[in-house]
Amino acid sequence: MSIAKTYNPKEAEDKWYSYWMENGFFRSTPDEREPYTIVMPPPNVTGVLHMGHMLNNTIQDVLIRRARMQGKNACWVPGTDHASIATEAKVVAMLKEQGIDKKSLSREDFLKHAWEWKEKYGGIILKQLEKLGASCDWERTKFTMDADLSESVIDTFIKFYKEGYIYRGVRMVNWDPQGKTALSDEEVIRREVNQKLYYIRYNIKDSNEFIIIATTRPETIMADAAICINPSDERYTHLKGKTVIIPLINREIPIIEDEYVDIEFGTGCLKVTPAHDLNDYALGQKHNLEIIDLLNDDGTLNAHAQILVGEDRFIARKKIAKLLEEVDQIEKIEDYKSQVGFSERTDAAIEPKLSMQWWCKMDKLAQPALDYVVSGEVNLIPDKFTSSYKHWMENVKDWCISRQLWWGQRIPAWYNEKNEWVVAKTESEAITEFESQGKVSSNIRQEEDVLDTWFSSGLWPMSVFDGVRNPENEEFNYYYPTNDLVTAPEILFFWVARMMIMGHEYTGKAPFKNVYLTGIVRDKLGRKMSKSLGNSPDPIELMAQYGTDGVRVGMLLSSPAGNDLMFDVSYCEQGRNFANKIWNAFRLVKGWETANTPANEAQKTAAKWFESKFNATLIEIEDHFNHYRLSDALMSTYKLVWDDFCAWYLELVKPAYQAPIEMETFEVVKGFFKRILTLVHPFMPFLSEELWHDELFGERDVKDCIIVAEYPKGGNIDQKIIKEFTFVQQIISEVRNIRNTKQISPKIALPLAINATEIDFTNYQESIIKLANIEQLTFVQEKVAGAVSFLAGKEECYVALEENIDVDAERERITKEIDYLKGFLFSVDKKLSNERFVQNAKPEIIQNEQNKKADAESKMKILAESLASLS
RNA sequence: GGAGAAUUAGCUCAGCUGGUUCAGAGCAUCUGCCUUACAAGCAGAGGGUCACUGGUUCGAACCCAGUAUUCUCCACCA
Repeated sequence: MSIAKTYNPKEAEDKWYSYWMENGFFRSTPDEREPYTIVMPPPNVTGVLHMGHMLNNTIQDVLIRRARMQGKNACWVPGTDHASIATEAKVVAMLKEQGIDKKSLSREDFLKHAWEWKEKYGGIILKQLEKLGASCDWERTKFTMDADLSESVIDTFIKFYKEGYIYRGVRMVNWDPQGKTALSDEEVIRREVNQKLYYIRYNIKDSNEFIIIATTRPETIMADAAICINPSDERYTHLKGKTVIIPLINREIPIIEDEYVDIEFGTGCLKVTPAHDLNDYALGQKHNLEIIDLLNDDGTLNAHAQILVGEDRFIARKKIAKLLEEVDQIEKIEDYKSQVGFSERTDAAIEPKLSMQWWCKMDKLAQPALDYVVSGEVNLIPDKFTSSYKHWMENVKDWCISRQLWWGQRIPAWYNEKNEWVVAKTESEAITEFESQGKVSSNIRQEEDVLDTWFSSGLWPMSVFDGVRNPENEEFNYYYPTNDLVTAPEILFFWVARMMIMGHEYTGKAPFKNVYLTGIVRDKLGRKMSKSLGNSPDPIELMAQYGTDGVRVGMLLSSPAGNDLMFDVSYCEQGRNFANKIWNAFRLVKGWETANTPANEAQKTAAKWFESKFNATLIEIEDHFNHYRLSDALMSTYKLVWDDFCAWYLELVKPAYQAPIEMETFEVVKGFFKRILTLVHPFMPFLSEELWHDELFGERDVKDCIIVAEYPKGGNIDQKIIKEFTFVQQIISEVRNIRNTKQISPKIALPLAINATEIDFTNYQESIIKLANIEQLTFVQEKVAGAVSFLAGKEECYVALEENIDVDAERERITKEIDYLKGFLFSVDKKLSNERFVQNAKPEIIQNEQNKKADAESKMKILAESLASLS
């Protein structure tokens, strides 16, 4: 036999992926079938495949392949996200390496470089997804900055503006001094940081007294507008209405009073710096304080600081502290831990900064998106995310949507010479608009800022089908709303919520029905896998090592929805072994010669059993899929294949060495095998396709591929056979166990006698003889003396060994079993004799207890007789 | 500081509205096997005071309260 002993994934993978592509199996066009749509969460163009993508896209591929096989019109839309900040940062870094400073470039030239970069590297991650076997419709591949998608974004901005959701205003924003752009709250990650708390003395004007404030940011004292105390703080009553002098620069500022100040914290005195702190800003507004912004966009001190101009904020902090010490204005310095915000994209410490930005009003927009989830129109899976989603949506704040970047959709607002502005799609429309408002319309210029990336991602499920610009188009009406969204919980608010908001605004419908939130892939130590930690295996290498199917199985086996997954390569090993198991089952069947003899009863019964077992498992699998328990669905499949099919069914029908198999049985086996392959296909697409095309399973047309083969449908389940067969299995196991404990070689056939009282073993006896290696199977009505006995159900079985049995050991074993049953019966009796139990418990439960009792009693009777016959 | 979740075999997890089994699976472990598909395998076995303490109930891994530990999300305390 020339078939390899192990499955070789490499060949099969390349071969079948290009075969599927060539024959257009991933392609989707609207027709009469039921649609099944998934839009891929677009990875960043800057990205390379990591374990998270791997998990995510494996899940999507399993869902889409299964739907395709179920005869649905499966459409999986791939694409990438322009990720403005991350990409712009990357391009800036690349230019820097070439000695080009971004500042020296015009917007147009910079964008030219950026697009070049995108063309060169933007497709890498999608190519990697092909390796994973992703069966997306590549002809639909979209990029969030494609012309049509960008236009959708601009149209949406204008629509939202006209509807009054978008406004422009000066607010405190999260400023990223490295990316030099504003960020939304969601793009800021807070981390606890070890800091110093500086206690600084401010002298009271015309007095020898001073007041001490505590701050972590001494570099901002030059921007102080006031000192604030709590009005009910008796320590400072005498200072009310006085003014203090800011150290080093000697500017005079008032002492104000506000309940906001916590008397307990620090010194109970607060310096108010409206330009550099969110709360201070609010206080400043309330008390009408001057706003002094002493920072440049890059985080260095500007002229307003008066001293240390041009120094970076962190260097300035240390220097100021030193200067203050020199003039003896520092009372003390304490170690202190506090939360500091960092930019999600650049990891720079966020600076609260006052600036003019574009905003999207969220309260009204959020309501329907909240309702979708609360009403269950959109399911979050697992359900536990619903509460945090609710909490977030009920407390949304306005969304800062402008970014001071070039890479992205430029905001369609226009300014005239007087800095008046209008919102319009084109320059000429803007001119018209200015004129209609009776304003100057010459020399107008477009807003420099671009929109937040998530503004375009929010449109993704619609814009990929051109549903924003052209809502009546056939594709959009057919494929939208989509069915399932598979994504990471981290972007539930960033993205998922905003898709619902935008979907609702345009269509009045949620963009999807189910949101499957995957867990985070962690290493064995529970740390998130990341490039920076270096604890993540390279998925491409994993696939090379274990085969794509093996890795897919490995990922899925351990990832219940929403639970983090502690990844370990041993899972991939298990996946690879499973692939190999199937491969070898194929090798077995492939090697059989056939004979034109009819199947015997044992084989027919085995087939009936497996048929029933298959159908029962199918129901189980369906149920798992319906609840998005993919790992359980896979495990059920795994056991069906490994245990039921290979370990039992194939062993039952396997012909003796070099003997042929009956044609009839051969056909049945092949039929089962094919159905197993279809069941396995969504998880292991390559192996299943490879085997599907083997001549063993007959001639195939070009398009007769498993990827579009019919997914198994349910069928008859013979509960009686399933039940009887469990006893057969038990008998076989018991005999094997006896062999094992008595150190008898499996080659030595043993005699077995069964006292059958309930089951008709006619159709099973051959199977028992074969799998338990029985020399002679007899049916008896009475005890067999001197034999080892065991119970299978109520059937007592005897194995007579050549050597004399160890009577004491047997007695002990039986006594132990009787003792167990006694205890068991005792507890059942206790229940049944409890009046309250009999009164309160449901009838079927009482019946059950009675059955248990009867069962245990008859077993005990048999055992007692055995015990008696021993002596 | 607020909210949510988790805690079941060495590991990763099931256990659906409390009532078939003094709790199941996969992996790992142990024992015996290179048995003519597969040692990436076969056969068999062992392994758990269901975090802790109380409570509700005829009955609790499951419900309630508290404690401990862990995780996640949210929040402006200088």
